[in-house]
Amino acid sequence: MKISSRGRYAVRIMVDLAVNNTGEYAKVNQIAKRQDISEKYLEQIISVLNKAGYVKSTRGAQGGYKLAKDPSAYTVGMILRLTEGSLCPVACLEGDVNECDRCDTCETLDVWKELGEAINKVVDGVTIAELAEKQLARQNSMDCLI
Amino acid sequence: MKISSRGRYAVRIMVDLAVNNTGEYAKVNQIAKRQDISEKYLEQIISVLNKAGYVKSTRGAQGGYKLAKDPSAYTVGMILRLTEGSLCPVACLEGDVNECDRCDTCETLDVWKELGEAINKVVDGVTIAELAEKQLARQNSMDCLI
DNA sequence: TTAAAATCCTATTGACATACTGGGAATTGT
DNA sequence: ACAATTCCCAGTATGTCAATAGGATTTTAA
Repeated sequence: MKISSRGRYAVRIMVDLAVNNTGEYAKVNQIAKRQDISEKYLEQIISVLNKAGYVKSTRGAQGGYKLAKDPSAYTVGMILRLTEGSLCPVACLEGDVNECDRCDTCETLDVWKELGEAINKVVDGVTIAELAEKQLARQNSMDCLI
Repeated sequence: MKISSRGRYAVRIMVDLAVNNTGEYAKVNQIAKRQDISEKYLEQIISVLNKAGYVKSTRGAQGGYKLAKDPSAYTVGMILRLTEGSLCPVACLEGDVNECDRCDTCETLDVWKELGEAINKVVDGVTIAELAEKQLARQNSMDCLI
């Protein structure tokens, strides 16, 4: 029951792009430095975000990535489902078909269903915009101290 | 973000012991048959429950396992934490020490914290007794149809 | 006392996922 | 042309999961 690095990094990348949005395309090495993630690994993860259309890219010199939409259009749940796969805590609940033949009489299934709903509620209730704002607020308050 | 078979089986084993409690010790091969789990694998899992004191055992002929306490004393969360380890969705939140050095300025940490609390709330809010009752109720309603 | 029935304990295995690293090919701006 | 980029694919080390297997130990009962 852990969220993988891939998923966590993906969220951080999205927030990073939101926070450091200048209108320009951000380069992988910049994001990697800011987020302290290996360039090569970050490249793989952002490529998933790119294929899903969550970020857009341009190649070549002065290329890079930027968010495709407003940060408020992305929930943490969207990012996690993309990079982690389903957040459903058991396979039995996924898809239309029941995996195992015990499902009909499985009392524990109700718990997993409830758990899945609770998880979704949290991750779908937080947007990248909210996280970005929080970071900007902190950065500003830090500036005041100088 | 999946609950492992080990964890799911452990919960089912506890519920099975609650439902089929006759005062006698239940044997591994009986539980295995009822729950459709390999005897050998079940043995390993129930041994963890045993070492934690959730079930008690007697060895030798006529031996077996039974719940150590009333089914209402066990939550699904207890069983899962025992067999799966922490249900905390990220390592950063575990223990007293902060794992990574970004924790101080990590906005995403709040999301994981919220997520962890939501997960705990669900799994700690359901007892083995409740699941066992549910199954008994279903079994009784089935009997009426005969 | 012996045999059978159980739990207990530890080792091994195959499959799979994770978290990377590395080497180029393709594309684009200057 | 050339440098800066993204893009794409391959490989690798490590670990976990889900079992399977074999035998040691303990207890009851014939």
